[in-house]
Amino acid sequence: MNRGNVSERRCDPPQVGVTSVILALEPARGHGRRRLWLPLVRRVREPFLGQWALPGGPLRADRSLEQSAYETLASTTDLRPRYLEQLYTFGDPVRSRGGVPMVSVCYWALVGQADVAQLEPRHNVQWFADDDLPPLAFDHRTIVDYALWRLRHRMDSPRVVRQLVGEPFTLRQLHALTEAIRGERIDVANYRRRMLASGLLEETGGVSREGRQRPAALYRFRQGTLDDDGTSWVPAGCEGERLERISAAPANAPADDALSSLTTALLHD
Amino acid sequence: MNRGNVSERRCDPPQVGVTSVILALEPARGHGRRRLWLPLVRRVREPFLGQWALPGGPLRADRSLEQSAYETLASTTDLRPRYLEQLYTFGDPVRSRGGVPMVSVCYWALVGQADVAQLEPRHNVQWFADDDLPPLAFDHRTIVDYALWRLRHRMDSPRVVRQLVGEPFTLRQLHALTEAIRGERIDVANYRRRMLASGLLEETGGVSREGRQRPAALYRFRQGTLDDDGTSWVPAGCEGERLERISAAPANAPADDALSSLTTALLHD
DNA sequence: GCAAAAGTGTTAGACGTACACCCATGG
DNA sequence: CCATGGGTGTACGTCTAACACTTTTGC
Repeated sequence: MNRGNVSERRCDPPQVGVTSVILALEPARGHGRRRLWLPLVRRVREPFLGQWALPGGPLRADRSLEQSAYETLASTTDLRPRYLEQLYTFGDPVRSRGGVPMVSVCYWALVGQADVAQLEPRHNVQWFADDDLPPLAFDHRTIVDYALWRLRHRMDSPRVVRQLVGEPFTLRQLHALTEAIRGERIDVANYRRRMLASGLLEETGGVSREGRQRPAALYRFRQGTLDDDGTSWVPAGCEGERLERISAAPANAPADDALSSLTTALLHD
Repeated sequence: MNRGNVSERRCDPPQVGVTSVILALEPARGHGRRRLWLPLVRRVREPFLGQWALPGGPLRADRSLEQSAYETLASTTDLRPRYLEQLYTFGDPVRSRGGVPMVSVCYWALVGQADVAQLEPRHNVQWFADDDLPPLAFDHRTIVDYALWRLRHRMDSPRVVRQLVGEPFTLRQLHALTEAIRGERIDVANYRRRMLASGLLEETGGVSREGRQRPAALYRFRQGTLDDDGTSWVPAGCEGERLERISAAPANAPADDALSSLTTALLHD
């Protein structure tokens, strides 16, 4: 395909792929602690035939990295996340043992509880809890570990929590989710006060009647409060897209023609 | 990167390159504020012939991304930084207008004042202050902006400051550097107390006699206090390399008291 | 009424900030 | 002896962890 070459395969120029880690909050079952969940796809070809792997695919030359990640995700898992962010790029030669060198640009996506609930069960796609993963193909376990590490250590919670919780929510749900992410106990009373004082939430007016105790007020995140707060960044040229993550960045180029189709696709969902 | 051949068709599979942003503290000149500095190389071929650009080159199939970044850096600028970290991967098709699609994995490097001072002036390489950059080739301005943004917003200072300051240092130097990074005034007295209380510094015993006032004590960072503290992360398989950043952070780092105290120590005021 | 969760109050300490102050030195 | 930066003291506001407490519901 690219320039007839007599050299070995491992000296070919590296191929580029896009891989995604999709995270969600495990649906509530009874009253146990809720964990983090992620979907894996079963491989249908060699190598690692039959093993579980992260959704991914090759990078198309006419697509941005983010577009490729989004499209690959949608086609393999039917998920259309509103939050997508570049994680890390893996390119060590040892990851493709003997094969063509492969550089994988990895993204992570966050989806809310509601979106997960609406999913049709799909052949060759299955969800696993973060502490109960099967053996993964390639170095995908490393990638998952990094996504979880980043979720817990480097990410600023409000933005992430917002994506994972799904609206509307009770303060207790938000609290449980934050505990799941942080992996530690958080005083409910103080958490409630902090969140309310932050000004990020607004009451929907509704109440949640579950169980036999006092109903809890429902909240949502206020529009715009998480935009342009300096915690996120997007390369110039991507501003046209309306994934939630995208905030401000050095604003210049408006939506490029090449991007407009995706732009509308993302907008109407 | 920058080996793109403009005559190729834009539907070829994307090429992969590695690009680096090298940051250092501008040498003291008189008593003005010190700024951040970075080296640029003048392009010797089309496109953007004669313009300034970031050092970079193609990814070799038998090298890891980090190795490639390091080697490219060393060969173009003679710098051998002890700190190298992946920044972001740029892959938008519009970045190579008309040329072959190019994916650039960007790294940043931090070098101490001493290392900069030892450099031989080199043809086609020149240092520029962060607030006085010339027009850059490709989208390299975006990359530099991101590096600076990340330096100021997302990076935990201690590790970064350590690389940039060079040892030994006076508390005032450390203070000046932190102000340069943060871009705002920081109370010297409180800064001093926080740094000393953090337990990350140790006195060398020496003093610095510059100017006509009381000599300042010299410090260095204590060994090990910044290792494996959960703030950094390295993909498995890279642990063998000897760059400073590389510690060994399999994703299960427990409590990091030393780190959090230091992070707050450096970040606030 | 009772259990369970929603929601409120209160306190003690940790920590950041501002700024006044003393100390050591070279000129 | 004084200008300059090195280095210390201190008082005050803010944030937060800890936990006791009241309220509202279903059964």
